[in-house]
Amino acid sequence: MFKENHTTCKNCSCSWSNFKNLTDEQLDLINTNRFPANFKSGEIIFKQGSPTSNAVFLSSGIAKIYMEGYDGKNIILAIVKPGSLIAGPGTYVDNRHHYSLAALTETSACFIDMRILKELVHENSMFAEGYLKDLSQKSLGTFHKLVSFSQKKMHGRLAEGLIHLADDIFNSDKYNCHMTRQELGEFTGMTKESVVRLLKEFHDEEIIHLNDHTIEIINKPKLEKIMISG
Amino acid sequence: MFKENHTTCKNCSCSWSNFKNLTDEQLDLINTNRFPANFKSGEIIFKQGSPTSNAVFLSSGIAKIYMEGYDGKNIILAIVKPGSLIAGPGTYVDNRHHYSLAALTETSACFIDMRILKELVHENSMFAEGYLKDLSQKSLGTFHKLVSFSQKKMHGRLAEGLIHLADDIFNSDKYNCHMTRQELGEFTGMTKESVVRLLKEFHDEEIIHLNDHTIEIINKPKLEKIMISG
DNA sequence: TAATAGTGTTGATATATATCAATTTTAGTT
DNA sequence: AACTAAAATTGATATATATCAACACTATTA
Repeated sequence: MFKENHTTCKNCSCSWSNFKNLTDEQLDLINTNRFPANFKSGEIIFKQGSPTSNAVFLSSGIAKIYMEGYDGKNIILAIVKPGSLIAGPGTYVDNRHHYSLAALTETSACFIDMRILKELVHENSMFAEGYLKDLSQKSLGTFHKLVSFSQKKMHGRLAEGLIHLADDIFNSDKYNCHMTRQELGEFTGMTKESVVRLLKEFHDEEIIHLNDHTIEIINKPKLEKIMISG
Repeated sequence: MFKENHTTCKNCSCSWSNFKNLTDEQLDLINTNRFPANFKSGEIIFKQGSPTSNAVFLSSGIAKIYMEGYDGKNIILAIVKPGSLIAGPGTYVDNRHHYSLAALTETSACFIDMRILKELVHENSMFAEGYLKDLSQKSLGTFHKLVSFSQKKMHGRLAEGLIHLADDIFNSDKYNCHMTRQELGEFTGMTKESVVRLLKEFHDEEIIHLNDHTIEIINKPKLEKIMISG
């Protein structure tokens, strides 16, 4: 089912902040070399191990970036929202994706030839700097996650995850996270059973409201306290 | 005790691979704007939270990059060897270091004004690309660590750490790691007591030889097996 | 409509690992 | 050489969290 999502990159309301550093011609170059595609919930957009021939620009929907770990266990590195350009760091290392990207909702994305982006990095130093900025930002996010995973207990990690989704992804204290308990576990570093038990605990203590995949934070100060101390 | 380590960057035998992308004048610019300094084992080179006014080039010695986590618990992100440029990702985000750097042995380093490096990123697109490459590589390392920390058990993590030190840092199966048990724990995500017990276990099973801070891997296939399965 | 597979839930149990406390060893300092 | 402080070691115990197993609930498909 092919669906045209927007005619040009220029009009795309949710364009990557770094695209602002491009000239009109440069943006045009991307515009003529992009391949839009639509994905249904659950579909894989690109797969760990595959060549990084294209970067993916997410124009609508929510997706998960995840690594396939040992014996089938995944770890969700990040949830991405529209306006993100996902160009795996493997691009500049071994031309392989080191993580997979999959849609959590109906999603529309554009594939952009990585060679074009690399060319633009060479031609436009502001764009290169923006790219560095983007990569740095993501890098810091991973550091944070590493500390959180290795030093916080489940309660703290779940609280942190829920707050992060509210503040940085959905911009609301009530949101449909579009993740199964299993995925919430992969996101916060615990088993699905533990997610169920903790969510129930938070619910019983009136910190959150639960309705299937919809989470509403009703006592944020308390949740923040758990995030910090736990 | 000031000690002159080498007269110019050009002659510095262990220069950062990305410096090769600079012209002679550009390298000169760095050369005239660097501040060499020497550190004793244990001394902090820069501190988490401080401004990223300078990047640090490690010209000799071994150092640790570590994050200060919750209630005084650290996590060692990486061990760095001569030839590395350490410019925290905070440089392009909030101008703050998000981790600390401390010497594990006598160390000589050069401080390089970050403004110069940023300028060079603008002037020289090959340098910018090299910078992106470096950052990407480090990013992948962190991803790997995240998976390892969240999915492997202690045995596997310790085995992985020991092999990484042998293969990527010291280039020998026998090395002085210059880390206390506490630090080895911060490096592999466990307590110092666990490090002691596991090292003894590996020793008893004749996988490694131990002599204070010197570790010799004597049964690498077995250690690799533990790294993969554990 | 039945059937199957995925998801959520609950409770019982196992286990990896941290914590605590005590002791020994090592290294650095007066 | 004596003294201190830090590091290493060891054993006993606590605890967080995973694992396992059973069952309920959707939701899709045959």
